[in-house]
Amino acid sequence: MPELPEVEHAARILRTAVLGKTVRNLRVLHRAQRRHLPPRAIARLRGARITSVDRRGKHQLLSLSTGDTLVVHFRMTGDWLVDDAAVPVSKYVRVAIELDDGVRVSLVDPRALSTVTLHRDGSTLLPALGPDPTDPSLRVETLRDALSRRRVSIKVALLDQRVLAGVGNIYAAEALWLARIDPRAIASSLSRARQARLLDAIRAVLAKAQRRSAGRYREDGVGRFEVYDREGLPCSRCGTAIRRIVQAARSTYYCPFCQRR
DNA sequence: CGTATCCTGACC
DNA sequence: GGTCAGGATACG
Repeated sequence: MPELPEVEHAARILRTAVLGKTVRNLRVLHRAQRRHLPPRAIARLRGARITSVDRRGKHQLLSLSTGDTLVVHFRMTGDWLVDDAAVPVSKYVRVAIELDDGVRVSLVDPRALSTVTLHRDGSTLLPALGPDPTDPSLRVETLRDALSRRRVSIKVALLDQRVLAGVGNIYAAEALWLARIDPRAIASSLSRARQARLLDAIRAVLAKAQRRSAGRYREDGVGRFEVYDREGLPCSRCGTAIRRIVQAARSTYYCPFCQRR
């Protein structure tokens, strides 16, 4: 499940593959994608030069010489595949972007829930997003403000992209474990100390994932996560069995002993 | 606030 | 052959 670190990594790969090049063609290979990218949009894309690639939250933004912006969201299972436009497209390719130098960047997505949308110059690009937790100028007061207005559980609040942009189900659970906060605690009732600990934990968890994405992390065989997808397995801090609950129709994993309300 | 929807591979 | 997962959005 691509969250902020994986999307950041994907955006770097994309940038390397497409920056400064011109779109020769964009092929839509899945019915669901046609809804977002009608023939009119594809016509607007042809011949456009890609002037920059940026990430905001889990969104990837390709700025085009036409003034339009192509916005990509991987949802659950999206990823980029960079290959040669001359060879047949791989399995699960939903959208293929062919560049003027023969390179092809394909959106691979088995579940086909990814979205690719073209926004005309000046139109609203993205839904309301909170700050990126990786932004060094983000201060804990901003997080405090966002949480103070939410009476949902802290886990559900962290998944709300209007609170922080880019945090998903896995790293929300991992950060709450690191900060020793019960995922069922009400967001607005977190103490200041816990708010600060939580922001630190989110940043630490995302930074570790980013290092892993970049391949600068040596797998130690202990497993990728402390709590996520570890129901029944012992907590690495206290040995208590990790528990799984459902919040807002999503799995939450946590240690019932060392994560307190 | 909770719940259905999109999609399809994985799993029973 | 039925159920489930899950990010974001729409809806009740």
